[in-house]
Amino acid sequence: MERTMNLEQKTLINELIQGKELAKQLKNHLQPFSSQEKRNFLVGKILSSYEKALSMLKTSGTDQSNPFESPHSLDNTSPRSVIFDQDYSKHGDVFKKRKVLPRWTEQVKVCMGTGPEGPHEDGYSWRKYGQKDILGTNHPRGYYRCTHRKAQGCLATKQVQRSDQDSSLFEVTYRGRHTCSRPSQLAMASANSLPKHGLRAENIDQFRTHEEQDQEEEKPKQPQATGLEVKTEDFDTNTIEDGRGIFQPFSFLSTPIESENVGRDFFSDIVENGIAGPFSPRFVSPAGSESTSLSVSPWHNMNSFGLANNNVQTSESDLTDILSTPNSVTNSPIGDLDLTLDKVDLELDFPFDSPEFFSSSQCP
DNA sequence: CCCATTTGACCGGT
DNA sequence: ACCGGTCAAATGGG
Repeated sequence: MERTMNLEQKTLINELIQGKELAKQLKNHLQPFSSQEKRNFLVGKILSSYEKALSMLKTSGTDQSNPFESPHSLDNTSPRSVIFDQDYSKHGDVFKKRKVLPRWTEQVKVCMGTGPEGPHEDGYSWRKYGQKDILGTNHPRGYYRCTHRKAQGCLATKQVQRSDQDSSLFEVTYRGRHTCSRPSQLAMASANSLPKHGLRAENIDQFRTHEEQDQEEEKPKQPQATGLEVKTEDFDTNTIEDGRGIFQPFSFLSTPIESENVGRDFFSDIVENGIAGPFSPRFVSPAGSESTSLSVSPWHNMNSFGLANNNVQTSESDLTDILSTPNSVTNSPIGDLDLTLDKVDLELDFPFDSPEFFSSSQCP
C-alpha cells in the first residue's frame, strides 16, 4: 500500500489518520466529566486536520488522481475501504444525466457458500424492478428501488452487478439517499428471524442468466461481504430537481452531547447522518458481528437525536444550499460543529475503530 | 390475496 | 439505432 503512494498521498492519509485519532480522543472526552475546553480543542484539531486534507485534495491532481484510490481500494488485501470519487469521469456525461441524484458505488466482495449471515445487507429494503443485460458484461445488472418509494416517496435506488472477473465481487451503485422514515431497521433488528418483506436478501438476489447455471450458484442469498469499496459520483450540486435523496454534506453531529450513546456512536452518527448517510449502516457500523451490527441502525441514533424522519424532505432543499454554499449552517437542529464540505468528497477513512471488523470478515 | 420478482416492452438520451 | 434505465403485466411464493 505504501509503495503506490506518493508523498502527497501519504501526507494526506496521515492527516486523515490524525483526524481519526483525534476523533477517537474526542470520543473519550465525551464523558460528562470531561472538560469542555478539551473537547473544543480536539474538535478544532479535527477540523484543521480535515481541512488540511481537503485542501490537499483540492490542490492535488484535479482529475484522475484520487488520493484514496491507491491504498485500499480494489485490491482485496484490505477488506474494506471508502472511496469518495468525485470525478468518476468514466463517462464524461455522467453529470449531464437526467438524474442528478447523488451516486456512488460500492464494490462488495461476497462469499458464496458462507453462512446465512448478512449478505451485503445494507439495512434498507429494496425491491427489484428490473434486470438488464449490460453491454460488455457477462452478468446482468439488477435494478432495485427502495421499498418505500411508493409510500414515502423515497427515491433511493441501487444497481447491483456482478463483476466479470471475480464472480464473488459485486458492484453496487447507489443512487439517491434514503428519505424513507423507516428503512428496514426493523427488519435488520430482527434480521435473523424476520421472514417477510423488509428483510430480503435483496441485493444480490438473482443474477441468473442462461450461462449462469454452470457457474457456481448465482444466488448467494446471504453472501458475506468481505471487501468493499465505495466511490461517490455525480456530485452535481446544483440541480437536484427530483432528488429526494441527496448526498448529505459532511457534518459533525455534535448534538447536545448528553445523549446516552453519543460517545459510543459518535462517528457512526457522523457517518450515517452525514457523509455516509447513503451508505449501508452495516458498512458503517463497526459492530463486529453482522447480527449485532444490525442493531446499530442509523435510525436509532437519529431518533435519539430527535432528528425526525420527516425532515428529510426539508433537508433536501437545504442540502442543496449546503452543497452549493460550502459553509452554510446545517439545517439540522443539531450540529454546532459542522464540517460542511461543498462537494462531499471527504473520506472518512472507513476503518474507524473497528479493525476487527475487517479482519474478521474474510472469505474462507 | 398480497406482495415481490421476472421479464419483455417502452422511453429518453446519445 | 443503440443502450441503459424504468415500467408494468404476468408469475409465483407465502
